[in-house]
Amino acid sequence: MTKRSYGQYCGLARALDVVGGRWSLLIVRELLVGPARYSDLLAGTSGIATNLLSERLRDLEEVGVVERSLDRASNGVLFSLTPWGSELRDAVAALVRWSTPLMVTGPQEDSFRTNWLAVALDALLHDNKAAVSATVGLEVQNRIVSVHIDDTGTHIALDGEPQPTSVLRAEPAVVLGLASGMLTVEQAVLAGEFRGDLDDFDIVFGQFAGALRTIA
Amino acid sequence: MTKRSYGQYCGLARALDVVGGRWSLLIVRELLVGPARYSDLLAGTSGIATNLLSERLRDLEEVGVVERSLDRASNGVLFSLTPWGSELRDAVAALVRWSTPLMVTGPQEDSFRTNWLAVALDALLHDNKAAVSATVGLEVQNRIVSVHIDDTGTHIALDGEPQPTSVLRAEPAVVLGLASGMLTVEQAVLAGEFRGDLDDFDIVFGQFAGALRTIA
DNA sequence: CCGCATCCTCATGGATACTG
DNA sequence: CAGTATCCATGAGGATGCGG
Repeated sequence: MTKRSYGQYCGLARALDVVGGRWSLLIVRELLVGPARYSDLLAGTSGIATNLLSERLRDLEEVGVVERSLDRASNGVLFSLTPWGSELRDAVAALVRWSTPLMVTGPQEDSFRTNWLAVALDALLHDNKAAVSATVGLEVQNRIVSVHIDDTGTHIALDGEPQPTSVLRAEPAVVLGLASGMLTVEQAVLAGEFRGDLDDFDIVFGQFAGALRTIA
Repeated sequence: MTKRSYGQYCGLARALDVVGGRWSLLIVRELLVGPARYSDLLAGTSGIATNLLSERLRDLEEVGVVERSLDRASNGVLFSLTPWGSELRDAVAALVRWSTPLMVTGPQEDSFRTNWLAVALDALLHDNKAAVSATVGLEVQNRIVSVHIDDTGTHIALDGEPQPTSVLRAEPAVVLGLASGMLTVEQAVLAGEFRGDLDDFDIVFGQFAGALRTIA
């Protein structure tokens, strides 16, 4: 019984047979941001052993979640998600949304990457819409995550062009608090360094604050 | 470093720290259908060792996903999801939806439980709505899963009262095919035993078939 | 360098027997 | 019924080696 399977005719069990192994979904998370090199994944998953990464990549490739291609630029191997693998975005987003209570508490010494913030912002904001569009930047660890909202939804980009003119530089926890509606724009701005136009932030993040700001 | 954690300040990683362990989400799946006894879980997760079940239950209770209460009826222990634990429904549903390609193929000798079908039907149908309401039954392994649709969404119940008058008795795979839109009502009825009013099934499952039946 | 393969140690999972 | 206790198998973690 190599390849340990739950042996259940159940969607959840079969999904976990494929992506339930340790590290698997974290690798998918990295690839959700975009194709990556082996070394990117090694750094991005922060803690995985080299043999496990290559083993997981081979397994994920075998089942059709990941595919590898040749990176003509660097003449190396590029890993990316297959179309079906990309559809894990919803499941990852659901888990990220569920985890918000775990993000306000917990250990402080955990490692952090801007990529992970981009995934979280996408999960928390993607369905938000606004009649008038806007783009703002969240600056964390000298990288800028840009958040664009319009009437189709909200879209996240890393170090995107053009640079947004309204930027909030803040701690990851503050950005998450803002995106999950636990912090108002005012509170978040007070907890970081802000430059630009506050109206842009209100358009993007004002969704939640309605109830909290009836005093204003 | 007991309690193996990913050590990442990332929602997905923290969620997996809590429910990413082997069997954990399958236990949650059982409890999503309703509170259960230890012996129910042992049977429902089909293959878990007793020590692992008790260990997982203790861990899940510790982090606030599961809670135990006293079952006054049987004078035993009842396990149920906390409110936060119940919110895993979306994540489980997303994984179930993602897994549909894995359900049409794969091993035939896998075990099967009606509970799992109820979870899958909920994941696949929950957001479907209909202006005119209807209730149908899917009979599998001598149990009936009733599916009720109205303008608020679709709701699943196991052996619910009253018994639906329109019932399709079929294999699990046929029911899943119907619910995922891969089979039309006509195809599913041909693959099982049907009694009642076909219109009810069209109301519940007719959502997908539009494109396929333009010939009719 | 990059993308692994190998080796070794130890934590975790799995099966079964047993108990309050 | 609801778990422990025990023992063995497997998988993860970490260091290092190695060919392209």
